[in-house]
Amino acid sequence: MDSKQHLYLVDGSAYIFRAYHRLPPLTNPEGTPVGAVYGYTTMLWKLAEDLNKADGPTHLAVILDASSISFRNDIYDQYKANRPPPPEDLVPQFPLIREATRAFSLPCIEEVGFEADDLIASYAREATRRGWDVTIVSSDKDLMQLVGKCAQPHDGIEGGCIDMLDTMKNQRIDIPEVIEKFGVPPEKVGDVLALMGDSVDNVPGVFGVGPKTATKLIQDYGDLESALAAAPSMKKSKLQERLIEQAEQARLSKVLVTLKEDCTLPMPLDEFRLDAIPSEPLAAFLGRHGFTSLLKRLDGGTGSPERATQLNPAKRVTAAAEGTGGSGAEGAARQPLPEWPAIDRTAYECVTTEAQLDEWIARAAAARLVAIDTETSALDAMRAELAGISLAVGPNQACYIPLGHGGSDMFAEKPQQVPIAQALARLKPLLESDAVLKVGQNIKYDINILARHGIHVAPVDDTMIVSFCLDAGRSLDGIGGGHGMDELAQRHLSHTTLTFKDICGTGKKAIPFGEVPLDRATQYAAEDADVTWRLHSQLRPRLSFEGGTRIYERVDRPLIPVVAQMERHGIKVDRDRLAGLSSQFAEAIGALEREIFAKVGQEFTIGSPKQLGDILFEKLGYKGGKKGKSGQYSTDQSVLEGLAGQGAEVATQVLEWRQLSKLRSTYTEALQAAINPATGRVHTSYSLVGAQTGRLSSTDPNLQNIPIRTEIGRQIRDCFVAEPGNVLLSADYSQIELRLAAHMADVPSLKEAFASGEDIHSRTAMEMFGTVDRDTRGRAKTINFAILYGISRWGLGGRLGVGADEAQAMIDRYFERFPGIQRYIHETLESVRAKGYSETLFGRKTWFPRVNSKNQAERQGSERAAINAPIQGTSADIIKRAMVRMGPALATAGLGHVRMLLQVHDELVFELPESDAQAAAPVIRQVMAEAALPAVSLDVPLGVEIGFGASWGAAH
DNA sequence: GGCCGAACGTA
DNA sequence: GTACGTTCGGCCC
Repeated sequence: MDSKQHLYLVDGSAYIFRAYHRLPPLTNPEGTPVGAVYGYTTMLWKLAEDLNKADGPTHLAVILDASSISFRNDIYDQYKANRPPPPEDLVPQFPLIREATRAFSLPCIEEVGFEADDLIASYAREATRRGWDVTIVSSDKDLMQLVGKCAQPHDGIEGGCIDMLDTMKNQRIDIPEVIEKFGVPPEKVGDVLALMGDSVDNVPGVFGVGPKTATKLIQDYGDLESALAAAPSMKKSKLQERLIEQAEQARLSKVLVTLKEDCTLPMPLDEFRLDAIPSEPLAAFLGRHGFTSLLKRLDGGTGSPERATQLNPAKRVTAAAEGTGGSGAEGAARQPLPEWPAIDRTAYECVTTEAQLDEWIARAAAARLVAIDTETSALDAMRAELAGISLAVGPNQACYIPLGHGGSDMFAEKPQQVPIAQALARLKPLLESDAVLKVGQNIKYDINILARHGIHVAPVDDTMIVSFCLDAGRSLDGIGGGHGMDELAQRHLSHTTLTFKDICGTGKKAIPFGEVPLDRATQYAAEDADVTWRLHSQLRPRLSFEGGTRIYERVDRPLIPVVAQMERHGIKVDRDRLAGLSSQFAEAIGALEREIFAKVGQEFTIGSPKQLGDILFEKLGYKGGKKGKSGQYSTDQSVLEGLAGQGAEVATQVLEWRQLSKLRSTYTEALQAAINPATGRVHTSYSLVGAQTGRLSSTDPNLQNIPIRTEIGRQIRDCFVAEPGNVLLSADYSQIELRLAAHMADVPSLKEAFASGEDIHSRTAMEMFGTVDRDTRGRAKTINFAILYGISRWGLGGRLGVGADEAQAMIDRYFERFPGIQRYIHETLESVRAKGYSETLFGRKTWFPRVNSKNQAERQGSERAAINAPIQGTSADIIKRAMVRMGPALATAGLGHVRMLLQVHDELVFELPESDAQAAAPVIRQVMAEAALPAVSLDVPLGVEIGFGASWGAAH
């Protein structure tokens, strides 16, 4: 399997100038100045250390300017004409840069007539087209035009994306950082540069226009041409005159700053492949120039590039290892606390006038980044009324904008507030501006609240999800492992937040947020935004240092608006049909009750396991009672089935009673109550951080556990229906976890079986028992699932109804037939014990702080979860990738009316016009089947089964 | 009213 | 044996 390729392009020429100015002068034993060369060498060293790490390079090349003359001089002869000559002690270092690059055995690319920037742009374009990711090692502002650029998917290849790395500041530059610097997204940086010009390169720009004005013009008018076109109608000013006068000059500047992306590539990309840095000629180079500390590390110290030679993993699961060793539980990386002022709730402002509001909007726009939080009357984003919005632009720089306070009591005075319609109209451009990043804690909620007011919040970052991508499962004794704001504030800021309960009370005495007095409301709401802002600056940088960028940027972050939209769509349920089922069930429950009471000879609460246990095992004296740790008899399904086997008819009736009660209370009744009166549909809420493995979870109501297994339960699925003229389409991955296990554990016979479409459990039965019938296939199926869940002899024995010894014999047999599985389990556990976390094929981490516990039960529990997590998590990654791609794929196919409604772990449910069903099915199938590509190329096909009909039940 | 365990629905 | 969420009874304050 190929792991994701990642090309690093080092902007050597720009680096050398910066290194020269930032580092002290230094000479080698021969007396040649080498300060800048030393800086350059340590930079390459650092990059080499990241070889094959998550987000580290797999391919690396240095790009240099061959000469000072380029094709731009043909366009504009004054280009770079004003450059002062380089300092004289820098001149002799230029050739040494090439020497240093060769010492690292790295390709060094330069081409007469082109600047390094153009070659970088051209290589980046070609690499992303192939699906590679690209990191440009530079801090050159011209190159920021390329950041965030992703190649379009084509021929089944998912395009790679470009980011930058500033090694001096040790900072990743992605879209938010570019927006922060320029106030516009990367694709408009060229327009800003064209207006402001560049005195060093002698790009003329428009005289009198600097970065501030240039940014403002592009923000206001969209792009350079629009700004120039609008100039005549601007109010009279020097600026207006100059824009008109120097329009051509601005256009010329645009051409000069635009990077040429179609240079002929002097060396093919594949030759940039890098597995390790050979120690020669590097050692000789280091010695000659007196770089002794590096030489020492190369000779035997740790962390030298040479260690990379041992890091030559076959799979990404291990490739992304951070060679830290030790238990990750204790190593929970904490950024040092920044030097921020302590949280001061008296510093917050309550915004009640339009002038104040405009002031805050301007501050947020200037900051390019604003933390937001909406306060509402309820937790359900589809019903809640907006009470107010808080903003934060820096530590303690936060405000609360009340919008829906007061009014429930006709006699009380309503506090002064900006009228909600006006306030939202003012806020809308800010919240929708692609130049301003909106940061939230669970921002999906705010997205949905504001979407109901016609505001489509984007782009966004979410501190809850950043935390999840970094720290899923990472809890220590006494410190919770959750991702809620109160917990994160405690963990990362050592701050105790005001809680909702503190402000609104709880239970019956609770008051809606809109009734909280403004001073209290401001303290609570603005603090939430302040804390969110602080958490964001604390947590987000950790993503790139800890290998979380890919899963966050490519999977979880893009999923936020997709899931938000699914929640807003909701799904229609047939209320009358549910009510009919409900009374049907109620009748049957009543009849069973009467029969049970008659048999037992008394009335009691059947739903109480305590009472039921006493009656069955004390009063009626049945055998087989086992007491649990609470001292109660167990009366669960297996126990009651055992009693039924002894001829206890009452046990069978209790089982039926339980099934019907469950279906009635949890489904037929609850689902009717969940219908939103405004939309007439049921809107679940998905948690993106609900399961440690990366799966989604669903609440209020949970639509991921609607019955299907029994005939009687299946009737509930028939109550989920499409609107008239539409159908529901269900698409599910078949056996995805077993397929992933076959791939990840590299089991040839299972892979062959999947490739040829064979029945996998029959194949397992044949391997295990030499024969296939109902019995052996059933046992094989149980064993297959046991493997996925982290096998134990007792667990398997219990499930198969055999002793632990016999179960162990079957496990041994299984490992013998499928040695890859045993190897996978062993290697996974070794890795989790050493690093503290497991990883999916896409790099999602799950932490297991108890995997080295001295408590056996605790440790073994962690081990089972750790075996399961990479498989379950990879499956979750795959369906999430499919969900992110689904909307664009359907739109491209002209299927814009297809709405994705539900996700049930390996299934997606859509609602679509009946006439689209035949056309939509192949598109959906393809997106799902190819969702792992190109980041991961699986050895097994992903099967997708599709059906559609008037109801969810009929679609299966 | 709040919390916990038992039981049970799904993948 | 994995991963969840909801309901209920029972018990606490």
